[in-house]
Amino acid sequence: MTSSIFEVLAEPNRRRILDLLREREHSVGELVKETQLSQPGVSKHLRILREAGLVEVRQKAQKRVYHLHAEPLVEIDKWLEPYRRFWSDKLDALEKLLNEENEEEIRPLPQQRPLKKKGDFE
Amino acid sequence: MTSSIFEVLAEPNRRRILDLLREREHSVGELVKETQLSQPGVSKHLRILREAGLVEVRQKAQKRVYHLHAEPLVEIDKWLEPYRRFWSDKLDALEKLLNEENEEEIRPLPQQRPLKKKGDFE
DNA sequence: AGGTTATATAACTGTCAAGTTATATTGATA
DNA sequence: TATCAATATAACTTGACAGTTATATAACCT
Repeated sequence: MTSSIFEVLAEPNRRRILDLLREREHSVGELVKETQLSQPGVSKHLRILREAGLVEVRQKAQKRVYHLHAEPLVEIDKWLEPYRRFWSDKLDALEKLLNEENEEEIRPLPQQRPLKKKGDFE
Repeated sequence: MTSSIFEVLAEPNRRRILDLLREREHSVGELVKETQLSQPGVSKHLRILREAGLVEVRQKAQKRVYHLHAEPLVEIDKWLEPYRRFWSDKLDALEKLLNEENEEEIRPLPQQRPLKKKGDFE
């Protein structure tokens, strides 16, 4: 039901909506215009974003105005943290070296032939 | 076929595999032991991770040893970048203020009653 | 009250992803 | 060479999700 923040961000339209809300708040109707989606489609995504705590709503006359609440993105940032030290190529090389200290023989990886599929014959 | 980095990371088992590879390289068999998955299940995830450039393989006897290649995660970090300024509560409040300058009347949001569903009667 | 506007939800549909089992491929070894 | 060990792929099944249309809800306006 309520999905992980990673799953929420996996959907491109949702990232698009967040990007739009980063600039300024938008009503549902405005978001419909900015996306390729139907109105219910947008509302569905907004619900998921709301349940993830990434957006908040205000009512303004008949409209519902959504704005960004970026705080849950901190979780992504935290997950990323221990990976940061691997990013530089130089550090990569160092890692590699440390890993390979305990290794024996290393052979080049041969290209694997595709398996025989259903329709294949020879 | 090849999925976005966000989709790749949306799958919990794949994040788990990356976490394991962050500590040290692992053979497929080792990863099978560390996860709840069948061997083909692990291989399938490894293929997706490979196609995303997040892991690399070496052959060692019959084994295939996978190691982390974290570089593609930079894309996530970059995506996150423009959101960082929203994280602090203080900045949030400032944003809010700026947004609300152009607003008129603001009313509290009433709780919406659930719609009538198929099986409902009165 | 009745009509209009704006949005949320229900119900349905089709696609795809993730898991499985069975099998092919490849390297090592007896 | 026959067998074992390790892994990748094929084929299949299932469930979840994203999209749709139709409709309910709610606020505004006359």
